Amino acid sequence: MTRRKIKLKYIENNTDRKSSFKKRKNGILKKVQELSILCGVDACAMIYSPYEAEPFVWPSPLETQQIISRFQALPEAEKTRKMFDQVSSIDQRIRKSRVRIQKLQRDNRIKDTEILMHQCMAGFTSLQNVSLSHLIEMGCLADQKMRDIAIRMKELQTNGMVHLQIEGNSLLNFSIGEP
Amino acid sequence: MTRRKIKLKYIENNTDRKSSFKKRKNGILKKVQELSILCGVDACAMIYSPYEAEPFVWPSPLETQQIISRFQALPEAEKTRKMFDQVSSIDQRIRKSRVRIQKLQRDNRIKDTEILMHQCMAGFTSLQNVSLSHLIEMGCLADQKMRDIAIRMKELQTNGMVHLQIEGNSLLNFSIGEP
DNA sequence: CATACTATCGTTAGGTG
DNA sequence: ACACCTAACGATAGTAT
Repeated sequence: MTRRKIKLKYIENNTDRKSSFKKRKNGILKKVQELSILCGVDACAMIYSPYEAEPFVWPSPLETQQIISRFQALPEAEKTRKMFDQVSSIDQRIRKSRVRIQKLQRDNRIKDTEILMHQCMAGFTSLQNVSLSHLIEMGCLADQKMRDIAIRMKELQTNGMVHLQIEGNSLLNFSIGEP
Repeated sequence: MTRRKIKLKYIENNTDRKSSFKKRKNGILKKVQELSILCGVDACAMIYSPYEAEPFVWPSPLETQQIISRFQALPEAEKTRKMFDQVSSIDQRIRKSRVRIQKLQRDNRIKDTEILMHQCMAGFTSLQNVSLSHLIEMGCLADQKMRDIAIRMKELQTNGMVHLQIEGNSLLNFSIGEP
């Protein structure tokens, strides 16, 4: 057969790029879910791509939002900067504005919480928990790969793996976006 | 050799679980970076695990924050719900509180922007752009896998792939956290 | 406990209908 | 365009040091 190894370089061909994106998106999703189960970490995934009309959120939009909010509430910039400080002289202005930033982040967290409260009160139910199984049964998911994912999630639900612990102080987060 | 296929189940043994976490974390990171290059999407990754003292943020804390903020600014809940609506009768209260949620999200976005402005003004420079190459050269990264990642990032920089376009309206985001 | 190794498994590029 | 297939590649569980 022809050579299959590819160069790590932007795929110029539109069809090939979209095809690769869809395959790899599903691959990463699966690995994120595996990691959350194998290593007992909370996990959420959001996919909102130029190639698909609907965003894909796992395990649910609400839990995803909560995990992001938790991450933003962390003083992560400060912690990351420790490593930075070891080899580089840091701009002193960071320290000067840190107090101001923390105040803003505090305000922000209150707003996040308020949004979450409203979503809860609105009965915003998880896409997966409420209707994904129906979608599977009704054969509404035309795409084979979407069905694979849906079935995997159903398995997670059956195993009681879907409901996450959202307390705690550590997380692993990946983001990908496109203009 | 012994059987190598594993069951998708929480790894009870602490050593094995940590080992698996580190390997898989690096695997997912690599895949996220590959996806960003191959498919031309913006990408960021945050890792903050119970197994490592320092969080790991790529390509930079600031850009990561910007991508998250962009995601939060999207009316994604509304878009996700479209699919949901197709097969399930939606709780009417969602509609009633949507206007309120949007107002809160608007307020929130302003706060996010303010935080970013302050970080910019503080000259908060990218970890990778400023010091990662120095770290590599100085041999400061003791962990082999961290070196692998650092070297990969250096390659991305060299290829001019690191500076992201932060405009636009779509993204792919993964999060994993642990209590 | 970290690192290196490698057999095996899982992912996916390229191809077909 | 998409869904499916499979050879080939890449990731990683288990092992050794």
